[in-house]
Amino acid sequence: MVPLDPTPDSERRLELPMAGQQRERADAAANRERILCAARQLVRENGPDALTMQAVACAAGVGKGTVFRRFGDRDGLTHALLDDYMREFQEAFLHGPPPLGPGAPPQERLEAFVVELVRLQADNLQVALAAEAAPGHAPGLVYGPVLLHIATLVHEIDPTLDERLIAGFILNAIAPAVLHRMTGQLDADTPKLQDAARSLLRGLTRSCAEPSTA
Amino acid sequence: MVPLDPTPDSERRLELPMAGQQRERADAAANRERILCAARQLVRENGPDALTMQAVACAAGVGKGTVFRRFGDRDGLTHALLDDYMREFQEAFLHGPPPLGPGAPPQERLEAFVVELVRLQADNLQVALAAEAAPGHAPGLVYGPVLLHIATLVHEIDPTLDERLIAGFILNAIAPAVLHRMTGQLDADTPKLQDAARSLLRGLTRSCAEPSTA
DNA sequence: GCTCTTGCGGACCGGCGGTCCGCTTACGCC
DNA sequence: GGCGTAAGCGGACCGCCGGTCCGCAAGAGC
Repeated sequence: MVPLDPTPDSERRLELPMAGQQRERADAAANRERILCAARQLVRENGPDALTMQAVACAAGVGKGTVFRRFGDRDGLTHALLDDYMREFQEAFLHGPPPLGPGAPPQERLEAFVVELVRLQADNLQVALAAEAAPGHAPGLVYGPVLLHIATLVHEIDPTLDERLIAGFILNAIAPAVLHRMTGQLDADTPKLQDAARSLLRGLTRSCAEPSTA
Repeated sequence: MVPLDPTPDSERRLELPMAGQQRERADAAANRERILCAARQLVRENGPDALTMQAVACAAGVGKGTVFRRFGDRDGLTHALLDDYMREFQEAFLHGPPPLGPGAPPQERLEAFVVELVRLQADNLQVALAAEAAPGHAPGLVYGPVLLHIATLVHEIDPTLDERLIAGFILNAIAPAVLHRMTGQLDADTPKLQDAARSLLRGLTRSCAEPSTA
């Protein structure tokens, strides 16, 4: 229906998750960016509860309807925020260098993975909390690949385990809300959190392939 | 006002957290019970989102204000619900027979504790989910003793660990939302969940005090 | 039975997520 | 460059929720 303009490939933005999605108007794209930026700043400075559609719209200098049209609903917005800082992490553990990426033994990969995820979530705590509060955050959207990756590594480490359940336990043990409580109420900083997560994993990673115990 | 006659004083409920709190009027106590019962049924049948103060009041046949006066706010109500099914569990792991109660080695106690907590939360999933969704559910109210207990056991098992962080990880690994996803999206039943939790703990419990590995 | 205190109920409030529709504006064509 | 059109925009609007408040009813003590 609309004349398909080949869109000079100089701007091959990574904005085509959907297949038949046609070009976004320039002002629309600009508004999307402004909204995302405003939302990020808002939640970073005032916590997840401040992530109100109204407040975001106001901070971005657009109307409320615009926010909803760009992101569908509140969950869509938080998901976009989450995606933003998770993307490079996904790239790293899927295709990056070891020990995070392929090439290292699964025990080391799992440990590197968890330690890095703790750091990532601790660094983006407020945004992570907001994303976690979204109701439909579990399924295949962002945590899907993460969960699958953990499960795969667990299976490589010990095929007798129910890797999907174990993966779920591990991922949720270091959920943003948990890290938040620990940094808030206890004197835990990121290295301590990482150490504790390592300790918890050690038993699992040691369950085979380590000849001697301390 | 209603034919509902609750047991007179044969049940000495432990309702004296405040010092100078004087007796509750009979109709007030009856309403408290009706509200609790209605809320429990509501959340069991329709999920945590159905736990609306309005809906609870309506289902209990009282006014909205009454619900608020009895329980303060939404968190107070969910907390009361949580308390209800956690009380006997607390009694069991604090003063009951081993391996849950005192008398068994800490490895066995921790395992028994986690396995039982998984069962308890799986059996009361909807209520547990509702309680978890309450914002201020973390601190010393109900999960405080639970957290402390886990931390104590962890410390006994391996004093070199940061027991508070490890305890937080363990408790949150088996959070209601996690169990909910696993029972919903995977084919996990309670025994499988318990087995998986056991597997995760095994590494920790084996970290000392076990001379030979299988 | 009288009084006083406690409890009750639902109208009310502010704010939220989400929808809708008339106006504006960028885009592609000529 | 001008124009028609469709995409985009904004904020009024809706229903619902948590929480408050105050006039009224009904137990409790005498």
